[in-house]
Amino acid sequence: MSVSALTAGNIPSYPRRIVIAGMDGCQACSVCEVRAHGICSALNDDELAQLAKAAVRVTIPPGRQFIEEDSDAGEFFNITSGTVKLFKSLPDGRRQIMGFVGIGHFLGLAVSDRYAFSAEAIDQVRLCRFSRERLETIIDEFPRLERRLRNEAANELVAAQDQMLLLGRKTARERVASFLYGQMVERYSDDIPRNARLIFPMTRADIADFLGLTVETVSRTISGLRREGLVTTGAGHEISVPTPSRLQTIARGEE
Amino acid sequence: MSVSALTAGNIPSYPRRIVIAGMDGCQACSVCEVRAHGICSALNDDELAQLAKAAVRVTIPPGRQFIEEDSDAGEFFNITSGTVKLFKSLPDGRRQIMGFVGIGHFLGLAVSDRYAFSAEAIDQVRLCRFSRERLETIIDEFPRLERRLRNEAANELVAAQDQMLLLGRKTARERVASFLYGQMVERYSDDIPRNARLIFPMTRADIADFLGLTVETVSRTISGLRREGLVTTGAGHEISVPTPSRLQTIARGEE
DNA sequence: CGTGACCTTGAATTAGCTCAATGACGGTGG
DNA sequence: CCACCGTCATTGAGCTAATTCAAGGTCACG
Repeated sequence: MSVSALTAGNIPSYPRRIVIAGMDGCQACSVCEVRAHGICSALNDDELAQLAKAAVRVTIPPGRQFIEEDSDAGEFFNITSGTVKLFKSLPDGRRQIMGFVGIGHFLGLAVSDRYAFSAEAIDQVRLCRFSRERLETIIDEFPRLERRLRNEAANELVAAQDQMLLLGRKTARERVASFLYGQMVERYSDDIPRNARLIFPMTRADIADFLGLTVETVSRTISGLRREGLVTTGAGHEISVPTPSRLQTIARGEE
Repeated sequence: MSVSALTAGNIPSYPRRIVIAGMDGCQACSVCEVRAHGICSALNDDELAQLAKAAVRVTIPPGRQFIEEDSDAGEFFNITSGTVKLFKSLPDGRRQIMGFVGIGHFLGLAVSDRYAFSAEAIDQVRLCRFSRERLETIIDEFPRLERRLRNEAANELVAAQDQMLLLGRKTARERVASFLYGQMVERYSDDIPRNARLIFPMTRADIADFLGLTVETVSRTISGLRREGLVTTGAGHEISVPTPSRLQTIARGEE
């Protein structure tokens, strides 16, 4: 399935012409939820107006794959709401999730002329779609945008290297603790309160594919942490963490 | 151990003042082995002269660690010869090698204000050292350099994601095949000849730490490939591959 | 209230690890 | 020149963390 097929069609509830109309005069961008996040925050209002002309807003339903690994990388994306999983697959179906990305995330850095990963919406996702060609032109005009993208790429590289350490050398317990702690950092950033509460959009299978484990091992490991009083689980995908620092200690491989 | 201590001293055979003198007038850069590679190839001769003023050439003996994870990232590096291993460690000594990098590679992308990894010379390494501050100034002046760095970062991200798939989902056999095939691509780039011969600068322990395995498993796996006739091993760290395509098939997880 | 997707738990299996012994190689000093 | 030593690589034997296979349980939704 090609990306153009995915993005050009199959969005009956949000016809393209109306979306484009909505972007006129930069209204959509200047009042956008991610105005202060992501690449947009590197631009002033005038520059943003340029960017807006190249953007098309689309909505992706849960479970829909909208980037196929190895297909032509003709478009970049900027997520404005929802959560997306990025993954690679082996021919026999084994899957590795490279990351879960949400609001403000720019999609299309790990790209030559073909996408290096597939992308699928976990919950309902809204995003801005850019033609790669047009965006590159805009980038040429605004060096600040270029620098911003380099910074984004640097951050992603740091995250990728942390994940390599996790996948190559951490135990199941350390992996799950790392994941939970990482999600808390995303949610609360700087310092995480005691009894921090998280609600995950992703399934156990997704977590397993992110951590290089099986569903069963993830489930057993979380149960283990629960028995030790390190986490409490609630309805849906809710997990609370009484003492985040203990989780962090485990995540770091210090015990 | 701080980076400045490592880079400022301990290079008795190559005193700094002479090195700096050698860079005058861009001579050193314009005739440099990596002139056509890495970030330097993004610049014309005049621009390169600017860069040269900020560069200090240093030589690192085998086994010397010259970047310490989490120390202040005050300097960037550009490798002109030799091979460097980049790695992260856990408190108990478990180690994950993020990659082996050689000629033309720019070191310092996966960085916030502290290094995200440690770096150690495998064989004798020569590199250009830049003050981070000065290099950032130069980058501001030359947008082509900025774009080049983003491309470098994008390529590293793609490689990191391939490695995540390897570490999270591939078998030992697939990992070793991937490594050998990857080394062949580095050596021969496009199409790899039959009976391609490789000489590795790194030990089995390094390969193990790169692939998320133990030394013993790497050794046994290579022995297994030898018994199957997929590789032949020679003296030193030499390995030949009669049919690279078969190795590639295994690396991709297709059998 | 039936169905399907997801989660949990148990039992048995196994890929890769740990521990241990031996061998190959290269440098060093007598 | 060769005996010694340390580092690195290989191989074997047994172990274990995580997987596979299997069985229920929970929950949302039509």
